[in-house]
Amino acid sequence: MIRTLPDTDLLTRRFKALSDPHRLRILDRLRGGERCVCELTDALDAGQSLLSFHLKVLKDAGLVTDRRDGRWAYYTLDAAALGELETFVGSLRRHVPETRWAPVCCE
Amino acid sequence: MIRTLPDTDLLTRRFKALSDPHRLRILDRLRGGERCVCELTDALDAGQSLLSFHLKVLKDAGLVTDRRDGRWAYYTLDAAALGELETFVGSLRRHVPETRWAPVCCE
DNA sequence: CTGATGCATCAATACTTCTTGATGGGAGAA
DNA sequence: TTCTCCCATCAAGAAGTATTGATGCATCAG
Repeated sequence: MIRTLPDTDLLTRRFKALSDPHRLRILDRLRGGERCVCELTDALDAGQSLLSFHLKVLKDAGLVTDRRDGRWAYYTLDAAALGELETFVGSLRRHVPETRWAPVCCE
Repeated sequence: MIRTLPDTDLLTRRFKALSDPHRLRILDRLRGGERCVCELTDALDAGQSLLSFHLKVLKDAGLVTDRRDGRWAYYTLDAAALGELETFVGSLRRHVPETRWAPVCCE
Protein backbone atom coordinates (compact mmCIF):
# COMPACT_ATOMS: atom_id res chain seq x y z
CA MET A 1 0.00 0.00 0.00
CA ILE A 2 1.20 3.44 -0.82
CA ARG A 3 1.85 5.92 1.90
CA THR A 4 0.75 9.25 0.58
CA LEU A 5 2.74 12.33 1.38
CA PRO A 6 0.83 15.46 2.29
CA ASP A 7 -0.09 17.60 -0.72
CA THR A 8 1.66 15.27 -3.11
CA ASP A 9 -0.49 16.37 -6.02
CA LEU A 10 0.24 20.02 -5.50
CA LEU A 11 3.94 19.38 -4.93
CA THR A 12 4.33 17.35 -8.08
CA ARG A 13 2.39 19.92 -10.10
CA ARG A 14 4.66 22.67 -8.84
CA PHE A 15 7.83 20.77 -9.55
CA LYS A 16 6.53 19.84 -12.97
CA ALA A 17 5.86 23.50 -13.63
CA LEU A 18 9.49 24.22 -12.80
CA SER A 19 10.78 21.47 -15.04
CA ASP A 20 10.80 23.35 -18.33
CA PRO A 21 13.34 25.86 -19.64
CA HIS A 22 10.69 28.18 -21.06
CA ARG A 23 9.01 28.40 -17.71
CA LEU A 24 12.23 28.94 -15.82
CA ARG A 25 12.96 31.84 -18.15
CA ILE A 26 9.54 33.29 -17.50
CA LEU A 27 10.03 33.02 -13.76
CA ASP A 28 13.41 34.64 -14.08
CA ARG A 29 11.77 37.59 -15.79
CA LEU A 30 9.23 37.83 -13.02
CA ARG A 31 11.95 38.25 -10.41
CA GLY A 32 11.87 41.91 -11.28
CA GLY A 33 8.25 42.14 -10.22
CA GLU A 34 4.92 42.11 -11.98
CA ARG A 35 5.14 41.86 -15.75
CA CYS A 36 2.70 42.23 -18.58
CA VAL A 37 2.48 39.26 -20.94
CA CYS A 38 3.75 41.45 -23.73
CA GLU A 39 6.88 42.09 -21.67
CA LEU A 40 7.47 38.36 -21.41
CA THR A 41 7.21 37.59 -25.08
CA ASP A 42 10.90 37.87 -25.78
CA ALA A 43 11.71 35.56 -22.89
CA LEU A 44 10.66 32.82 -25.28
CA ASP A 45 11.75 32.21 -28.82
CA ALA A 46 8.30 31.25 -29.97
CA GLY A 47 4.77 32.40 -30.47
CA GLN A 48 2.23 34.02 -28.22
CA SER A 49 0.05 30.98 -27.72
CA LEU A 50 3.05 29.08 -26.45
CA LEU A 51 3.76 31.76 -23.87
CA SER A 52 0.12 31.69 -22.87
CA PHE A 53 0.28 27.92 -22.47
CA HIS A 54 3.30 28.07 -20.19
CA LEU A 55 1.83 30.88 -18.14
CA LYS A 56 -1.21 28.74 -17.60
CA VAL A 57 0.91 25.86 -16.36
CA LEU A 58 2.63 28.18 -13.90
CA LYS A 59 -0.68 29.62 -12.80
CA ASP A 60 -2.31 26.20 -12.34
CA ALA A 61 0.65 25.26 -10.17
CA GLY A 62 0.09 28.35 -8.08
CA LEU A 63 3.58 29.64 -8.74
CA VAL A 64 2.28 32.84 -10.29
CA THR A 65 -0.85 34.89 -9.99
CA ASP A 66 -2.41 36.95 -12.72
CA ARG A 67 -4.33 40.17 -12.87
CA ARG A 68 -6.30 41.75 -15.65
CA ASP A 69 -6.20 45.41 -16.47
CA GLY A 70 -7.97 46.42 -19.61
CA ARG A 71 -6.46 44.57 -22.52
CA TRP A 72 -3.42 43.59 -20.56
CA ALA A 73 -2.69 40.67 -18.30
CA TYR A 74 -0.06 40.94 -15.60
CA TYR A 75 1.71 38.08 -13.90
CA THR A 76 3.52 38.00 -10.57
CA LEU A 77 5.53 35.40 -8.70
CA ASP A 78 3.74 33.85 -5.73
CA ALA A 79 6.20 34.10 -2.89
CA ALA A 80 4.18 31.85 -0.59
CA ALA A 81 4.17 28.96 -3.05
CA LEU A 82 7.88 29.35 -3.67
CA GLY A 83 8.45 29.42 0.07
CA GLU A 84 6.58 26.15 0.49
CA LEU A 85 8.71 24.50 -2.18
CA GLU A 86 11.85 25.81 -0.58
CA THR A 87 10.74 24.41 2.75
CA PHE A 88 9.97 21.02 1.24
CA VAL A 89 13.31 20.69 -0.51
CA GLY A 90 15.02 21.86 2.64
CA SER A 91 13.20 19.26 4.68
CA LEU A 92 14.56 16.55 2.39
CA ARG A 93 18.04 17.94 2.53
CA ARG A 94 18.18 18.46 6.24
CA HIS A 95 17.18 14.90 6.98
CA VAL A 96 20.15 13.41 5.21
CA PRO A 97 22.07 11.62 7.93
CA GLU A 98 25.49 10.06 7.72
CA THR A 99 25.67 6.85 5.79
CA ARG A 100 25.04 3.85 7.94
CA TRP A 101 28.36 2.37 8.80
CA ALA A 102 27.42 -1.18 8.00
CA PRO A 103 24.16 -1.28 6.13
CA VAL A 104 22.38 -4.56 6.30
CA CYS A 105 19.77 -5.30 3.75
CA CYS A 106 16.48 -7.11 3.80
CA GLU A 107 16.48 -8.64 7.22
CA MET B 1 16.91 35.54 -28.68
CA ILE B 2 16.77 33.44 -25.60
CA ARG B 3 18.69 34.39 -22.55
CA THR B 4 19.88 31.18 -21.04
CA LEU B 5 19.91 30.73 -17.29
CA PRO B 6 22.92 29.04 -15.78
CA ASP B 7 22.58 25.27 -15.56
CA THR B 8 19.10 25.33 -17.01
CA ASP B 9 19.34 21.77 -18.26
CA LEU B 10 20.38 20.42 -14.92
CA LEU B 11 17.79 22.47 -13.07
CA THR B 12 14.95 21.33 -15.28
CA ARG B 13 16.09 17.72 -15.04
CA ARG B 14 16.11 17.95 -11.27
CA PHE B 15 12.70 19.55 -11.06
CA LYS B 16 11.34 16.99 -13.50
CA ALA B 17 12.71 14.26 -11.30
CA LEU B 18 10.79 15.74 -8.40
CA SER B 19 7.57 16.00 -10.36
CA ASP B 20 6.32 12.48 -9.87
CA PRO B 21 4.55 10.98 -6.84
CA HIS B 22 6.47 7.72 -7.02
CA ARG B 23 9.74 9.55 -6.90
CA LEU B 24 8.67 11.80 -4.06
CA ARG B 25 7.78 8.70 -2.09
CA ILE B 26 11.17 7.21 -2.81
CA LEU B 27 12.91 10.38 -1.67
CA ASP B 28 10.78 10.40 1.45
CA ARG B 29 12.03 6.92 2.25
CA LEU B 30 15.59 8.02 1.74
CA ARG B 31 15.25 10.72 4.39
CA GLY B 32 16.07 8.01 6.88
CA GLY B 33 19.44 7.45 5.24
CA GLU B 34 20.86 4.99 2.78
CA ARG B 35 18.43 2.34 1.64
CA CYS B 36 18.68 -0.86 -0.31
CA VAL B 37 16.43 -1.11 -3.38
CA CYS B 38 14.63 -3.99 -1.75
CA GLU B 39 13.77 -1.70 1.15
CA LEU B 40 12.18 0.75 -1.27
CA THR B 41 9.94 -1.72 -3.04
CA ASP B 42 6.92 -1.11 -0.89
CA ALA B 43 7.18 2.64 -1.40
CA LEU B 44 5.62 1.92 -4.78
CA ASP B 45 2.55 -0.04 -5.62
CA ALA B 46 4.10 -1.59 -8.66
CA GLY B 47 6.83 -3.84 -9.95
CA GLN B 48 10.56 -3.90 -9.57
CA SER B 49 11.41 -2.60 -13.03
CA LEU B 50 9.30 0.47 -12.38
CA LEU B 51 11.18 1.18 -9.18
CA SER B 52 14.43 0.74 -11.04
CA PHE B 53 13.25 3.16 -13.71
CA HIS B 54 12.39 5.85 -11.20
CA LEU B 55 15.64 5.38 -9.33
CA LYS B 56 17.45 5.91 -12.58
CA VAL B 57 15.61 9.17 -13.18
CA LEU B 58 16.58 10.37 -9.71
CA LYS B 59 20.15 9.27 -10.23
CA ASP B 60 20.45 10.94 -13.63
CA ALA B 61 19.19 14.12 -12.03
CA GLY B 62 21.89 13.83 -9.41
CA LEU B 63 19.38 13.81 -6.57
CA VAL B 64 20.55 10.43 -5.34
CA THR B 65 23.74 8.46 -5.52
CA ASP B 66 24.02 4.71 -5.63
CA ARG B 67 26.47 2.19 -4.34
CA ARG B 68 26.85 -1.48 -5.09
CA ASP B 69 27.56 -4.07 -2.46
CA GLY B 70 27.38 -7.62 -3.63
CA ARG B 71 23.94 -8.31 -4.95
CA TRP B 72 22.48 -5.21 -3.39
CA ALA B 73 22.28 -1.64 -4.54
CA TYR B 74 22.01 1.16 -2.03
CA TYR B 75 20.69 4.64 -2.70
CA THR B 76 21.27 7.84 -0.77
CA LEU B 77 19.99 11.38 -1.04
CA ASP B 78 22.49 13.86 -2.43
CA ALA B 79 22.43 16.74 0.01
CA ALA B 80 24.46 19.03 -2.23
CA ALA B 81 22.03 18.73 -5.13
CA LEU B 82 19.08 19.33 -2.83
CA GLY B 83 20.87 22.32 -1.39
CA GLU B 84 21.34 23.80 -4.84
CA LEU B 85 17.67 23.40 -5.61
CA GLU B 86 16.73 24.98 -2.32
CA THR B 87 19.02 27.91 -3.09
CA PHE B 88 17.53 28.36 -6.54
CA VAL B 89 13.94 28.37 -5.33
CA GLY B 90 14.93 30.70 -2.55
CA SER B 91 16.55 33.07 -4.99
CA LEU B 92 13.29 33.28 -6.91
CA ARG B 93 11.28 33.81 -3.78
CA ARG B 94 13.50 36.43 -2.27
CA HIS B 95 13.40 38.59 -5.37
CA VAL B 96 9.67 39.06 -5.27
CA PRO B 97 9.19 42.77 -4.70
CA GLU B 98 6.02 44.62 -3.92
CA THR B 99 3.63 45.00 -6.81
CA ARG B 100 4.34 48.03 -8.88
CA TRP B 101 1.92 50.68 -7.86
CA ALA B 102 1.00 51.78 -11.36
CA PRO B 103 2.26 49.25 -13.87
CA VAL B 104 2.60 50.57 -17.35
CA CYS B 105 2.74 48.12 -20.17
CA CYS B 106 4.54 48.00 -23.45
CA GLU B 107 5.97 51.45 -23.67
C1' DC C 1 28.33 -26.49 -11.24
C1' DT C 2 23.38 -25.42 -10.61
C1' DG C 3 19.79 -22.78 -9.04
C1' DA C 4 18.00 -18.69 -6.83
C1' DT C 5 18.17 -13.76 -5.75
C1' DG C 6 18.68 -8.67 -6.57
C1' DC C 7 18.78 -5.49 -9.77
C1' DA C 8 19.21 -3.10 -14.50
C1' DT C 9 17.81 -2.77 -19.12
C1' DC C 10 15.07 -3.47 -23.26
C1' DA C 11 10.98 -3.36 -26.27
C1' DA C 12 6.33 -2.30 -26.76
C1' DT C 13 2.40 0.17 -25.55
C1' DA C 14 -0.17 3.73 -23.15
C1' DC C 15 -0.25 8.16 -21.53
C1' DT C 16 1.05 13.02 -20.98
C1' DT C 17 3.02 17.22 -22.34
C1' DC C 18 4.63 20.42 -25.90
C1' DT C 19 4.15 23.09 -29.98
C1' DT C 20 1.91 25.27 -33.86
C1' DG C 21 -1.56 27.62 -36.27
C1' DA C 22 -6.37 29.01 -36.21
C1' DT C 23 -10.21 31.04 -33.81
C1' DG C 24 -12.59 34.00 -30.64
C1' DG C 25 -13.57 37.34 -27.02
C1' DG C 26 -13.01 41.53 -24.50
C1' DA C 27 -11.17 46.21 -24.45
C1' DG C 28 -9.97 50.38 -26.45
C1' DA C 29 -9.26 53.60 -30.60
C1' DA C 30 -11.23 55.89 -34.49
C1' DT D 1 -20.00 50.72 -35.11
C1' DT D 2 -15.88 48.95 -36.99
C1' DC D 3 -11.15 48.01 -36.65
C1' DT D 4 -7.17 46.77 -34.09
C1' DC D 5 -4.74 45.00 -30.22
C1' DC D 6 -3.80 41.69 -26.34
C1' DC D 7 -4.53 37.56 -24.78
C1' DA D 8 -6.75 32.79 -23.94
C1' DT D 9 -8.27 28.60 -25.82
C1' DC D 10 -8.86 24.88 -29.06
C1' DA D 11 -7.60 21.08 -32.22
C1' DA D 12 -4.17 18.27 -34.14
C1' DG D 13 0.15 16.38 -34.55
C1' DA D 14 4.95 15.82 -32.55
C1' DA D 15 7.70 14.67 -28.87
C1' DG D 16 8.60 12.98 -24.43
C1' DT D 17 7.54 10.02 -20.21
C1' DA D 18 5.52 6.05 -17.65
C1' DT D 19 4.37 1.29 -17.17
C1' DT D 20 4.54 -3.62 -18.01
C1' DG D 21 6.54 -7.97 -18.81
C1' DA D 22 10.61 -10.29 -20.60
C1' DT D 23 15.47 -10.86 -20.62
C1' DG D 24 20.13 -10.65 -18.93
C1' DC D 25 23.86 -10.34 -15.84
C1' DA D 26 26.32 -10.62 -11.58
C1' DT D 27 26.37 -12.51 -6.99
C1' DC D 28 25.72 -15.75 -3.60
C1' DA D 29 24.09 -20.42 -1.62
C1' DG D 30 23.99 -25.19 -1.84
